[in-house]
Amino acid sequence: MPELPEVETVRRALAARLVGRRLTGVEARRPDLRKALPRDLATRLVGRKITGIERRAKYLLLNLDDGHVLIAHLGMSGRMLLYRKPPPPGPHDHVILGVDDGTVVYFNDARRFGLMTLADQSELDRHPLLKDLGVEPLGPGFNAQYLRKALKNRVTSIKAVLLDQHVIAGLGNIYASEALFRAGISPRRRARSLSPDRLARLATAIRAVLNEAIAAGGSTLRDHRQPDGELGYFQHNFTVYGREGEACPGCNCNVAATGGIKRIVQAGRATFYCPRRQR
DNA sequence: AACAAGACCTGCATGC
DNA sequence: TGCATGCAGGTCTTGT
Repeated sequence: MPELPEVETVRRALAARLVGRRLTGVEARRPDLRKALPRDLATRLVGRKITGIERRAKYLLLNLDDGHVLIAHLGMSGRMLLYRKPPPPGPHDHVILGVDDGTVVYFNDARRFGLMTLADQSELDRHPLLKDLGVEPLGPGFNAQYLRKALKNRVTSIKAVLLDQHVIAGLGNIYASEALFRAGISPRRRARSLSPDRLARLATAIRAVLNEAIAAGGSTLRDHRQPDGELGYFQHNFTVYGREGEACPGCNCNVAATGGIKRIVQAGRATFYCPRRQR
C-alpha cells in the first residue's frame, strides 16, 4: 500500500488516538515479518506511555516514555486499524496493541513485507533502517538545489532515482509517476541531464502531489485503509498511474492515433507516462 | 559507487 | 470450477 501520503495519513490518525496513552496489553501473534519481531516486544512495551508519533520516510516512529522508539513499516500491504471493540483477530493481524482508554490497534499485513522493531531514541539517526535515508520531500531541505547535487552523477532514469530512498525519503511508485507527469518530464530521461529549471519544476510537483494526496487520505488501490477503516481517495485524481491506454488529461491528442498513456517497466517497477507531454 | 535483477509473501484478477 | 500466470503501494541482497 503505502507511500509517504498513506503513511502520513496513518500517522495522524494514530497520533490523535494514542499520544498520551499508556500501553496496557501487547500481543505478538506472528513474529516472522520482514524482520523478525523482537522476542521481548510485549514485555518492553507494556506499561509504556506513547509520548509522540512521528514519520520518517515510510516509517512510523512511536516515541515511548522510557527513551525507546517503536519503529513500524507497513511494507506493501500493511494497515494500522483502530478499534473500540476489536473483532476476533484474523490470520494477518500480526501485532495487537491495547492502551489505557480501551482503544485497540491491529497491525495487519497480509504480505508480511512490513516490520516492527524497537530502537533507542538517542541513537535513532544511526539506526540501520534510517541512517541512509535522503531528505523529506515535504521538509525544508528539499528543493531544486538539493536535487541538482543528488542527481549530479546519476546516469540511470529519473524515475528510478525518485524511488531511491537515499535520495528522496518516502516517494514511491505511484507518486513518482504522477510527479513526473505534472513536471512534464519523461521518466526515461537520465537523472543528471535535467536542467535546474526542470528540477525546480520537479521539486514543486513532488511537494504538490504529496500534499494533495495527504489531504485526500492517501490512495486506496487494494490495501490502504485509514486507521478508522476509511478508504483513501486520491486514486480518483491519478493522471497517469494505472491509466495505460487512456487519454492524457494534459494534451488534446487523439487516443486512437497515439495510444494514449503508456506503461513501461523501469527497474522492475511499472511506470506510466504520456510520451507527448513528458520529454 | 551505481545499477539491474532477483528474492521475500500473499491475494486477486485474468485467461484457459 | 480449477488451475496457471501475472501483477501489486517496498526494500534488501547479490552480482556485475
